[in-house]
Amino acid sequence: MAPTTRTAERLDRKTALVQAAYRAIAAEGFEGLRTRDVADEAGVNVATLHYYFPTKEQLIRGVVEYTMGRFRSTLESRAASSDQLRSHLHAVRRLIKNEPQLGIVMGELALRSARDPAIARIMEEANGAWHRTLRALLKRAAREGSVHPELDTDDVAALLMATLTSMTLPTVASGPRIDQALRQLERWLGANRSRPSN
Amino acid sequence: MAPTTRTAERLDRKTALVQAAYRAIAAEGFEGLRTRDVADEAGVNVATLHYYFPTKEQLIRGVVEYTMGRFRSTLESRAASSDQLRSHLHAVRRLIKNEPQLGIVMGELALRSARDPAIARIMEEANGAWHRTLRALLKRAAREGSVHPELDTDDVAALLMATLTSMTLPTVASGPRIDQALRQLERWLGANRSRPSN
DNA sequence: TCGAGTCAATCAAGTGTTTAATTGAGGCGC
DNA sequence: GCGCCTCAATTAAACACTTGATTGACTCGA
Repeated sequence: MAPTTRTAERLDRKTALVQAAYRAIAAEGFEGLRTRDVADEAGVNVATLHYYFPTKEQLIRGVVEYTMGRFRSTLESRAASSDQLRSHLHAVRRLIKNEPQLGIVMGELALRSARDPAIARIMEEANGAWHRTLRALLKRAAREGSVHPELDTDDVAALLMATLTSMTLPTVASGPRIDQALRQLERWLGANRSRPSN
Repeated sequence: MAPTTRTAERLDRKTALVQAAYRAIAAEGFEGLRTRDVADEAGVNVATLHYYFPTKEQLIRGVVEYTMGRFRSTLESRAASSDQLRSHLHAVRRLIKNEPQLGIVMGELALRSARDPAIARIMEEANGAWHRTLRALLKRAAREGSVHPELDTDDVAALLMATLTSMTLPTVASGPRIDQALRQLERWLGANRSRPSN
């Protein structure tokens, strides 16, 4: 149990620090991210933080991984529902609603990706995967008749991503507007019994 | 001419400082906003910056006004085009493409609005105005037959806003995805000759 | 004993803001 | 015009505090 305990503790410390940094970014943005505060919230000394993360930059990288992992795991948890596409949309909306921190941190990361190629790469990758997932869900829905079969899945997937992503911008997402947008999206998607142009 | 010159100079200095701060935020985010750098770029001493803007916070408020003004003026410049709705969509896309700084700064402001009620209020207001503008354009387009007359203008306007807003997130907006999303939006909007569900 | 883990104390480089002094244009009596 | 004053504008140099990172000693389980 000895090495296991050590390793477990080590992992705990690391993840505790990453989660503390994650919460700090959610609360104050990168602008307000302070190593001291993160260490305090994790209940350790600043030097201990630097023991696990030699630089602040590496701590941030840890937050990036943690954040994207959290997002990815939600995308991958496919409900066994009959209409996977809609359940996906609702899952993302629910995720951001229940855990606003995730939306905020992803927004911060998205903005930071403009000045940080490493973050940009990771987010491009995640977005690519998300786009492929959505496209697959759309194709399947088209096959099963729950959306119009002649939709351009690439374009619709991009539109879905854009709409869902806008939820990371607090002011835009606040109020009823996001729900309105999603409702309209579902209306258009569900136009399988009439004859939309395409 | 004396007081006028003074006032003009004063305004020039102030706007020079605000624009320098605006560029700094676009380049480095709020994270990298330094009063010294702003003063340097405006070609004045730090103390001069504080002469015009007693605190950094007030300088930021200046940037907020400047930024929203810039965005608003684009919204209001209505093309005399026959299809004002589409020209509006294209105008916004062109604006963000031609002046990426504006998109970035608005993204930064949107995120900051989560922790700054003053910014939140201003952006809520701007978003409200934008929503009303879009709704009016949609109604007019419906009347003139360039979009389906039974669209829920509130919901569609919200969807348009969400899609356009997502352009402020670099990683999402990069590549062809934004154009794909807009294309799909126009396809669905333009379904006026067939019979979409609504 | 040995070394991974932890911390109090410390450092150098910032960082927003202030202070004291300087400059130069405009007003005014003469 | 000329000396004198005022005052907005500007600056160099601090001031007080913050912040990422380091150091050296201490702990404690193996």
